[in-house]
Amino acid sequence: MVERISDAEHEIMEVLWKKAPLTATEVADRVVDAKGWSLQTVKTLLSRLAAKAVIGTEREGRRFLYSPLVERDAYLAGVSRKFVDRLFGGKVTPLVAHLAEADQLSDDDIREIEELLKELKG
Amino acid sequence: MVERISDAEHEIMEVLWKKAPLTATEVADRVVDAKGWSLQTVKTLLSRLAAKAVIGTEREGRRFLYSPLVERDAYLAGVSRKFVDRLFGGKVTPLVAHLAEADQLSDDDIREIEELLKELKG
DNA sequence: TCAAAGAAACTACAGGTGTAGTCGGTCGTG
DNA sequence: CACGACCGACTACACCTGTAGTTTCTTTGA
Repeated sequence: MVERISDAEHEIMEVLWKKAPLTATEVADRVVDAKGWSLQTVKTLLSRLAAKAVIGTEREGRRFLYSPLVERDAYLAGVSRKFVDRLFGGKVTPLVAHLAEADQLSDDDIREIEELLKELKG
Repeated sequence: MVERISDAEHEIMEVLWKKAPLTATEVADRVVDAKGWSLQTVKTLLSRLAAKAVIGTEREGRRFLYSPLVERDAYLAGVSRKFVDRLFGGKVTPLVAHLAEADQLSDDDIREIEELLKELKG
C-alpha cells in the first residue's frame, strides 16, 4: 500500500507527476510562487517523500534528480477508495449526492458522469 | 466553515450522529470494542470536539451529555467538496472514474447513480 | 587560488493527533 | 460519616506536518 502523503507533500507530487525527473530547485521554481514556500521547505518535503519511497532519487553530479515512484492514477484511486470507505461506507452514491447538494455538480458534470457510466456498463 | 475533525474524532461523531445526547461512558461503550480505545481516549476526543464547538455539552448532574452541533450531511458535504477540490481540481467525473477503475462500482452502484443523476436533472 | 554560490544533510520548533495516565472533587452505600 | 467508585479537568508524550534556519562540503568563476 502507498504511504500516506500529506497535503504539502501532495503539491510536490503534482509537480513531479507533471514532469520528471527534476532537481530540487526546479521543483521549487514550480511551486514557490504558487505556495509561498521557501526553497528549504521544498527540499524538506522532497526528503520526506524520498524517505517514504514515494519518490526516487538519482544522483546527477552533486545534485539529485527526483522522480515519482508511485503513479498518479494509482495514488488517486487509493485515496479515493479510502475516502469513500471511511466517510460513506464505501458507497459512491451518497458522495455524489452530497456533492450535488453542495452545488458542486453542474449540468455538464452530470452529463459527463452519465456518459462515463454508460461506458462502464458497455 | 466547520472546524477540522480528525479521523479518531470522526468515529466519535458517527456515534453521536446515530444517537444523541449521550454521556462519555455511553459513547465509549459504542466504540471501545470496535476501536480498542480506552475510556480516557474517548473522553479526550469528546473534550477536543467540544473545544472546537463541533459538539455541545449539557450538564446532567455531575456528568455531561454530548450532542452534535454540526449536521452529518453538512459536514460530509464540506469534506467531500474539499477532497474533490484538492485531488481532482473540483471535478467529480475523474473521481468516479478512479473509483470505477478500483472496482469500487458495482452494477447496482452504477444504476443508483444514474437514478440519482436523473433526479438531479429533473 | 580563493571566495562566493549552491547543494544536500542536519536541526528546529510549534501545532495537531492518537492514545492515554493522574488528580481532585462528588455521590452513593454501608 | 467515611470510603470507594465515578466523573470531568489537567497533564503527558511521541509522531506527523508545515515551515523553515544552519552547517558543511563542493564546485566554479574572477
